[in-house]
Amino acid sequence: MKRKHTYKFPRAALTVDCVVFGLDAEDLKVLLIQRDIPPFEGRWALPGGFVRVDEKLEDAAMRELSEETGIRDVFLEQLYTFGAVDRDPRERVVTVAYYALVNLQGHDVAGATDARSAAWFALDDTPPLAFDHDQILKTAHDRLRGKVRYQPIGFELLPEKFTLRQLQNLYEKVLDRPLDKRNFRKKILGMGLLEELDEVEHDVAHRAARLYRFDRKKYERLTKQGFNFEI
Amino acid sequence: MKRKHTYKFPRAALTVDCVVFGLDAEDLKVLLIQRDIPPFEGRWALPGGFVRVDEKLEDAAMRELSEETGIRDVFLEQLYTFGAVDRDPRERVVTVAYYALVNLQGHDVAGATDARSAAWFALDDTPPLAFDHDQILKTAHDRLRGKVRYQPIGFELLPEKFTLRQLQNLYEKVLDRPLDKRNFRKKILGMGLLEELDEVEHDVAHRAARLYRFDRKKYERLTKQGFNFEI
DNA sequence: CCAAAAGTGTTTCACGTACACCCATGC
DNA sequence: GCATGGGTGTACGTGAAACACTTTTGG
Repeated sequence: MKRKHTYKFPRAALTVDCVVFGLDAEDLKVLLIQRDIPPFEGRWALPGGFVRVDEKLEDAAMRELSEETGIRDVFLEQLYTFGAVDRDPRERVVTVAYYALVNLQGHDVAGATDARSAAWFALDDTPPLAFDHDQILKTAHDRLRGKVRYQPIGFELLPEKFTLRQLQNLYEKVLDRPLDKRNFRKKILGMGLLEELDEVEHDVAHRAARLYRFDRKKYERLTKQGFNFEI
Repeated sequence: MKRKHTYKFPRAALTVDCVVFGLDAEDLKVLLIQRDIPPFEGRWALPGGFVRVDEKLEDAAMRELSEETGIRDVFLEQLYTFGAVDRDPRERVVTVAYYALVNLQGHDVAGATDARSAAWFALDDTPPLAFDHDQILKTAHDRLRGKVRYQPIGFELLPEKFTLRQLQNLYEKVLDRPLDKRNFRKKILGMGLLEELDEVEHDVAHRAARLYRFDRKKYERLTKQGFNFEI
């Protein structure tokens, strides 16, 4: 039996929730888990759970992500804190939402490594979610769309080595508009942040494209000198 | 004596803190209050306090702001949630930080209407703050500097009717760099978001400048059509 | 040899930037 | 009439946008 914990005033419970984005050849996707307990039993929801009292928020988000989906070592950033009084039917629960970007080429698209069923959904084809998770997902999508243009976070969605076509495809999917190939290449190469590798892609039924790698060190150096990334 | 509230697992306390920015003729300022109880008794801190269990986060921030500084009906937006385990020496406290923008021409610069001493400090001349409030203040300042360029939130720092010189001064203070007068006017007037009034400023020892008003309705209409504000 | 995607430059136009003088007003 | 800030236009350069063909490779 657990110890009891008593306070002078009632306290909200504190949780974290994670919006995990991934990109495959067709779509921008989000990772959802199916709830196996009430409330909203059987419904799809964002991975997440309670914050321990001796654990910082980001650690809690990482831990829940790892426990529920098997995902670890990914880009994770705080999104927003949702605190509507009735967002959880049981009691007052405030949730700190995070969003994560993972490389879908690496991880298995079919599902995650955990007991609960987890699956990737195209962003424009998600089922109705538990709690206020639809709202959280929309907030995360808006944030991603806004942020990808002026911070080099898009690379988190690609494997370490990627082609310019993959990179352009990423921006087209996230921004939801077509980009001009020549202008895109001119701009992105003009920034000098991509390392051109002596390597090409494999197993394609046409001319193989050259591979590049994002030079994070150089980006950080330039940023200190006032450089601003922008697509 | 209060009722006791008991939970199966220990819970963090939840607070809100507000970074209130104001602009006067000289500087960008922040509103601080002096703590009259431990911990950090006597130190300056951001206004803030505990979230009630039946109150949403933004309401809590508004309420604390009003109680501690007399300020109400201002622009208020969530900033970030700070959850380091030892940020409060007493126990685990997670705080949802907000930032507010107020028009200093209206409010009294000397202080606020409350019992506790409150005062405006120039941003580059703040005392060491309680808890992790220096970090929160820095985060808020960074957010303001970033956001003012592509969202028309700067107007919240000015009175309803303002001169173009005041507006330019605002951007120069927030962005911390000089702007060219003619280019600034060309750009801001070119957006067509300022309503030119048949009125000029008063009590100046030189030619009086024309007054303008920000046309929020028009901004919202244009935004829906894909317009992007940018300075 | 055909299908598929890789890779490559130039022109045009809009916008950002740099820059200096006359005007209106209060004292 | 003088001091103070208000108000105005143009020239130049940079960067965004539009646009089509040749090359390489696998099958």
